[in-house]
Formats: sequence, C-alpha cells, structure tokens
Amino acid sequence: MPASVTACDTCCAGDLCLFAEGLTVGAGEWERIVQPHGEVRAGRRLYQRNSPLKYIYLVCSGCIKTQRDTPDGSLVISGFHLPGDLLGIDAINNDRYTADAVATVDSEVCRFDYAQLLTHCASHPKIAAKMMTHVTRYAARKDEELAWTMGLNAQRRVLRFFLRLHDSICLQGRSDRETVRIPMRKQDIAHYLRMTPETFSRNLAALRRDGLLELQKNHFVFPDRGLAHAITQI
Amino acid sequence: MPASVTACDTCCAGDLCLFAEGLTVGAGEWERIVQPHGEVRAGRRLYQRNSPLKYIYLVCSGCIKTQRDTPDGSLVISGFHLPGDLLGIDAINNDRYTADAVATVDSEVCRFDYAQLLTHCASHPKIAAKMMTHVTRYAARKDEELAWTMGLNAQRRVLRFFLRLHDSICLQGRSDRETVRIPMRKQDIAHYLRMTPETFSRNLAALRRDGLLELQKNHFVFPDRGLAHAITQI
DNA sequence: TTGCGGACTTGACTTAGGTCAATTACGAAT
DNA sequence: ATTCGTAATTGACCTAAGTCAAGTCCGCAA
Repeated sequence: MPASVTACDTCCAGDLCLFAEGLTVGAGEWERIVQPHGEVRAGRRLYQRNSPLKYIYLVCSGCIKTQRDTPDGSLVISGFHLPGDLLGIDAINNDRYTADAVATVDSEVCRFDYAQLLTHCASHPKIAAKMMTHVTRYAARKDEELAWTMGLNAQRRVLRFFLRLHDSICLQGRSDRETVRIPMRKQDIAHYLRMTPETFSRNLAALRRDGLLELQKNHFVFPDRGLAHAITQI
Repeated sequence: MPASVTACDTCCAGDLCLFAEGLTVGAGEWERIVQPHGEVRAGRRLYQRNSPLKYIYLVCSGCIKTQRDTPDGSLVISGFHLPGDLLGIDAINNDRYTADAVATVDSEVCRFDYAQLLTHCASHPKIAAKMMTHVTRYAARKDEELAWTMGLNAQRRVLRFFLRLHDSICLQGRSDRETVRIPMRKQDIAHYLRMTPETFSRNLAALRRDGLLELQKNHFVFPDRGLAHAITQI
C-alpha cells in the first residue's frame, strides 16, 4: 500500500468505492478504516443477524445473499448483493445486522470499519455525501422492489429478476446479447421473489416456451431484451 | 422569528426536526432554508411526480399519501407519511419526485429548501448525520414493509397496518387502549396493502368478528394489543 | 328534508399461485 | 464410473384473493 492513497487505487468498484473521487488520507489512517478484497468462499457467512454492526462491506465480485429465518420455519431472502453494492446499510439504524449475510458463490468484499467510517463522515463531507448516495440508492431500490414484487404476476417477476441480474452483472459497455451466469440457486431466487420453487420453475419454463429467455445450465441470455423490458414495466 | 435560532423552537417534530440538537444558525440563514408549518388542505397536492426536487418536507400533523398512476390505469399508494416523517427522500437520487404527494386530511408540513440543505450538510456534520438518520430509517421501514406485505396474508396485513398506524399516531407515552381516528380512506389503505377494496373490507369484518379490532365510524381501538402484535409477527 | 354520488360492504364465481407428491437431473465424494 | 443427496421439474389438486355485480351507507348540497 502506498504511503499516502488518493482514492482506493486497487479497488474494482470504481467510483462506488467510498474513497474514490480524489480523497486523500494518510496511509496508516487508511488501513485502519478499510481492509480491501477479502475472500469469501461460497456458503460462508459474512455476518450473522443480530450481531453488533462492526463493518460495512462493499461487494467487489461474486454475490452475497442476505436472509432471515422466520419463526414459522421458512426462509426469506431479503436481497442479493452484487459487485458495487454496500452490505450492512440496513444495520445502521439499530447497530445490529438485520439478516444473515452468506456468499452464494466465491466472492470478494472490501471491509470498512463502521466506527472509523462515522468519524470520517463527520470530518470529510465527501465521504458523508458518498455514504448518503449509497443509502439513498439502497432505499430507492427497495422502493422499486416493493413496487414490482407486488405489482407483477409470477412470470413477469421472474423475467424482471433476470433483467436486473443482467443489468447488474454486465454493467455498462457490453452487449445486450451477453450470456450471463446465474450466481445463486434457483430456490434462493424463488424465495427472494416471494414464490415457491415450484411456481418459479413453472414460470421459468413458460418464459422459455414463449421465447422470452434462453437458458442452459446456469447461463442465460435474452433473445429480445427490449421486449422483455417492455413487458415488465409497472 | 428570533434573531438567532437554536434548533427550530416552534416545531412539533421534536428531535426529528433537522435543526434540533442545539444547532445554531443565523436567523436570516435559517429562513432561507426552512419555511415552517405550511398548511395543506385535504385532497391538495404537495408535489407532482417527475417534477424537479425543490423541497424536502417534514410532516408535522395530518397525513400525506404518495401515489403513482400505473400505465394500466390502476393507482398504487406507495406510502402514508405521518407526523415526524420526511417526504421527498425518494427523490434525492434522481432529483425528481417519484410519486405524487397528496394530503389525505388537513395537514401541516415544514418545507426545507433542498439545495440549501445540501450546502448545510457539507458544513454542518450534525445536519448531515440527522439526514442520514432519516434516510436509513426510511430504508429500514421499506425493508420491513416489503417483508410483511409479502409475508402475511390479507387479514394479518390489515391488522398490522392498524397496529403501525396506532404506533405512529399515539407515539410513546399514551395508553395502549387509546382510540385513534383513521386519517385516510379505506380504499387508499387497500391499495397501499396491495389488495382490492373488497378483500380489505372482508378482512376488516373478519377482524371485528374475531374480536381483534374494535371499529366504529372512523375510529378504532385494540381490545388486546399484545395479541394483535403477536399474530402479525413474521 | 330530500336526493345524489361516492365510499363501503356483501355475495357468487373465477383464477393464480400454493401444497403435496412423484420423478428426474446434477454435482460432489468415493 | 457409481452412488448418494440435494436441487429442480412436473402433475394433480386446493385455497386465498381477485373479479363482477348488487346492494347499503353516509356526507353534502340544494
């Protein structure tokens, strides 16, 4: 690590990194705040529900799911966190994580010490502003999620999910026709979309029959992305 | 207004006000930022979807609903905003309001100039922190809403709605057995809960039959609040 | 007071998605 | 390659909630 860092030179997250935008901090200081590029193997738990908020994470690669066991024994997936997403925002209010965070595939995360981060928010308005961007983006996403999870029928929810996944994984630049690997189990997707695995499976089959989605093994591609997008508007 | 204000002396919002916690600003400055206690009559629109973000509002009394017309002609209520809630948070990301805001009953709101607010966030960490609190609280609420809107059946959603309403209106201090007036139309509640007015009505009737909720005219009370709460856990 | 119109309720019927059960496919470990 | 356990699919059936169609209630204005 250099003696003094201007933004996080090594990070794959680009300007999503909390230390992007030319912010300069002393090297020793920097290392107290952030531990970059930790590895998380598939199935490993990053943090546990109700444990005290110690770190905020930024997903650099792979996929982290957040989930809760309900009293009646079922499992609810509250979200999939893909590269560029902050993890642990939900804990800021009550100082405890509100869900378990588990890697669905081998992943990489940057780890930010939350207490240190708060201190720096107070002294560096740019960091505070960046945090605010992440949090409002998180809130907006939840808003949108609520709208379409409730507003679309099962088949369109499935289609919308794959559209968003496609967006997130091949963000900017690459082709619409890119083939993308699904980084989580189908039953996790089903739970996340608030439907049974059976319903998910049936509707996935229907989408293939209708030619809206091509799928083999764990890879998918959109024959007509524009059409798929049009169908899933609320 | 005094020549210099230490917090917003006149505000009913207590420490939810952005200028609480002993923050001192010059009186002239203060008046550029906030216009306190505007009145909004029932049915009046506070702002329109897609219009540029100019003000953030704090609800002081009454109730403001946010709603969107969908392409297929139906109406979706995205939220009811009660005293202490900030209004316009959803617009921060894209600089345009994402829904119409309409008063469901005569209401009072404080109005904050957003551009001024941003400037002050940069220079006053306390205001930035308070904003952050509001935004994370907003996100957490959306999270929770998503969980129970999807996780409970119609009858429990209705019950949960009234519990939350009861919480929000007679916040801390008063009795559990307090009678509360419903500040919006029943069909708005139904839309908000993502069910038809018919389903809402049927389930409301069922709750009364089961003795879980007492209701006459537009006023309700819980015979056994603890039981109601226990039932609606996810 | 009366009449009007929108809000609300209730009933009969339909349907999307859940449940239960039986296969089939697939990946990791031997 | 074979085996085993979990994931995924498919089918038959059921139920909660939506739809359509009458009503009833209630506030407001003439």
